Amino acid sequence: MAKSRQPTLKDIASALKVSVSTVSRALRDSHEIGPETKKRIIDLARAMDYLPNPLALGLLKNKSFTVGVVVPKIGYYYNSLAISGIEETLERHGYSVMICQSNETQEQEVLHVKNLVASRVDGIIASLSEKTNDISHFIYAQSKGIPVIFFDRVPEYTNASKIMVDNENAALTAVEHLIESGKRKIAYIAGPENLRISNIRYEGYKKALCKHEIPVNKNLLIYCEFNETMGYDSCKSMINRGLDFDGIFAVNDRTAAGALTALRQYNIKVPEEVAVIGFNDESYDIFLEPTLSTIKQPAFEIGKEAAHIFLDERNIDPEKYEAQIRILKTELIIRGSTIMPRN
Amino acid sequence: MAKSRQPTLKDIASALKVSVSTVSRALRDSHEIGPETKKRIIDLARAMDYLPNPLALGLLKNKSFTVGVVVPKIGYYYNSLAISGIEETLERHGYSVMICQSNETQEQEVLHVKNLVASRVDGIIASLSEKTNDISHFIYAQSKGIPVIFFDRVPEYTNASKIMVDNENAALTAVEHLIESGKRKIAYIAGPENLRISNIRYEGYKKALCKHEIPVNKNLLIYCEFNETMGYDSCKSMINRGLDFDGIFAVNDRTAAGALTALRQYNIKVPEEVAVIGFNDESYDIFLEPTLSTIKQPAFEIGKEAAHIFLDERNIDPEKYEAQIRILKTELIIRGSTIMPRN
DNA sequence: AATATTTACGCAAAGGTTTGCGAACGGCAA
DNA sequence: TTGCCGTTCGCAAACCTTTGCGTAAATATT
Repeated sequence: MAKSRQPTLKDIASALKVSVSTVSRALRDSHEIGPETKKRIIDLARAMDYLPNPLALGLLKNKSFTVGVVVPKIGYYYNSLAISGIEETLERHGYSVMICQSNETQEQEVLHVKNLVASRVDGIIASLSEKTNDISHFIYAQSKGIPVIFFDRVPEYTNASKIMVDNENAALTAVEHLIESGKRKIAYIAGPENLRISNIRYEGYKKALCKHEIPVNKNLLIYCEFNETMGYDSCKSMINRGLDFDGIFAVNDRTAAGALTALRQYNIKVPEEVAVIGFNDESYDIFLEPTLSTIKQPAFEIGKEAAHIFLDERNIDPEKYEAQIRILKTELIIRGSTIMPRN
Repeated sequence: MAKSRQPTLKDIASALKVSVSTVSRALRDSHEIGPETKKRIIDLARAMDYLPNPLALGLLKNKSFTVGVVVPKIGYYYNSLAISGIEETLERHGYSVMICQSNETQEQEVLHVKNLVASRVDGIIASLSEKTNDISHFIYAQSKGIPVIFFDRVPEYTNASKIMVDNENAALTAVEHLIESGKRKIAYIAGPENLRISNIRYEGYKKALCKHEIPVNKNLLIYCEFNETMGYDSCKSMINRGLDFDGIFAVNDRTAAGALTALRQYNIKVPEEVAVIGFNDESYDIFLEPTLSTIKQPAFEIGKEAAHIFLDERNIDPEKYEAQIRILKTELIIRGSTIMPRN
């Protein structure tokens, strides 16, 4: 660890007996510097392995060239894909990305947003925690002039840009797929009752039933907290309560996977007796037995779009700010849990 | 988006007709400031919602209060857990964390490390990409005075601290578990041939066989690239080549999951005919059929330890620097893929 | 009463960079 | 020769904060 202070403009300047400003301009390839001087400066800078100090630049420009990303958990495959999309786009434009996890709690989300504001991030891209019912921390960030963009789990708040999939339609597609597979008693294992996305998908669920003239049965709506065994527990209790169902639409793949385990335990054939479809296209869906049908969200693209919205909004006049809403398409992925094996 | 410039010390100072230094000292609770003045300053600062500018501070102290974390993919459950551990520890000490993905390529890893150096991070915590065979970019970071700590996938390089599990012993434990379940023809589905961790686990594999006086059969060592279907493809080809095996030790759970799928497709009973054990304790292991036995790494703790090593090393004299090596314990998790159902 | 100490604050530099402005110099046309 | 312009560079301010040092007034000490 040969600790050697990073070279600065001043170091180059004094070595070459020119002024700091000349060095700065030369490295920015200004026309104001003679070609001869410029070359000497550039060569030495390269030799000394000069790197501009972003802190100094940030201080000067009042920017940090950093954007904060707040997600419930980076462990969710969906989030990790979205983050990849955000990073790829933003790094191309010289931004660094600071990732924070709310761990599905409002307290941590608030804490992180405040930290990001204190860190002078140039923007915040966020997906709400499961528990978040108040977004004043984001409004606070906006009040400090920091653009806030929501993706996936977005609030109702209209004064911030959002990007997501058409959850209602996606749910409709999923449920319709079950119906078209001949199922009519379809249960919906939802997430927590206050999670907006959970309820929006319920709307799609109802629309699908309605479209095919199937009455909505409130008993088939199951709320549950997000945790490891939610899908398993919910499904098990449905079976134990003697609920009559032949299809399950789960709010996400993790829930669906748990349901598959429960069904298997009770020797209920999937998809013959009960078909199952999830949401998110998790990486392990293809390893499940049977493989899990699902709705694939273009998570990577959502991340990219969110980043682009930030890039758009970063320099605009707050006067003429208008929140954007972008909706991306989902894709129905049909696998073993809904398709009947040929015979 | 009411854009209002963030208040500075100067704003407070001029509002109160005191000097900037007085404000600074008051907010740092210096004894040099009279209690009366101090109160007025603190009150106004709170009212104006003053937040110190970390860029200015960083410039002054020549620190960024940021550490970079470089991992192959945040989508790997193991990595996401380790990151959580790192974040939790570092945030408590006032550091922000900048996460980068190498996506298992050396080029991106190099790029990110250079960016982190340019960003003046105070430290780098990294797990190598699958393809990395040259770590000069990390040595470069060290040469700039940035401490580098490796975790999980560590290089042979001895001049940097490392933290990992005892992979050899863990592999030995896993394989021994298969042997004790009555298996003797155990295949090892390894990762890429140049991945160090892959080979170290092979050593453990051999030791286990040796310990139980089972000859090592080179045909049962299968190398494969890391990708979605590696486990599936490898296992399938093993079956097709008529390889005689009754146990599989896979380098990770993803590979093991693929193997399970292949075995199921060929109607080979798990664990009766072939027992399978993986590595990592991925979140979906419990959803597999049968549930997957595995080695659990204390990923969160590894992250925490890595962060602590950074905290230790951040201010030490480069002269008396000595790389640390910490080894954490793994845990054997026995599930359906190795345990015989009672009968 | 004269001196020493303490208290409470301000000045200014430092950290690295960009940039408006001024200045020196050469060359050119009138 | 004078005036003008273009080229090439330096000066200094600005961004925000911390901190060593200086200083004035107030208090304490002899």
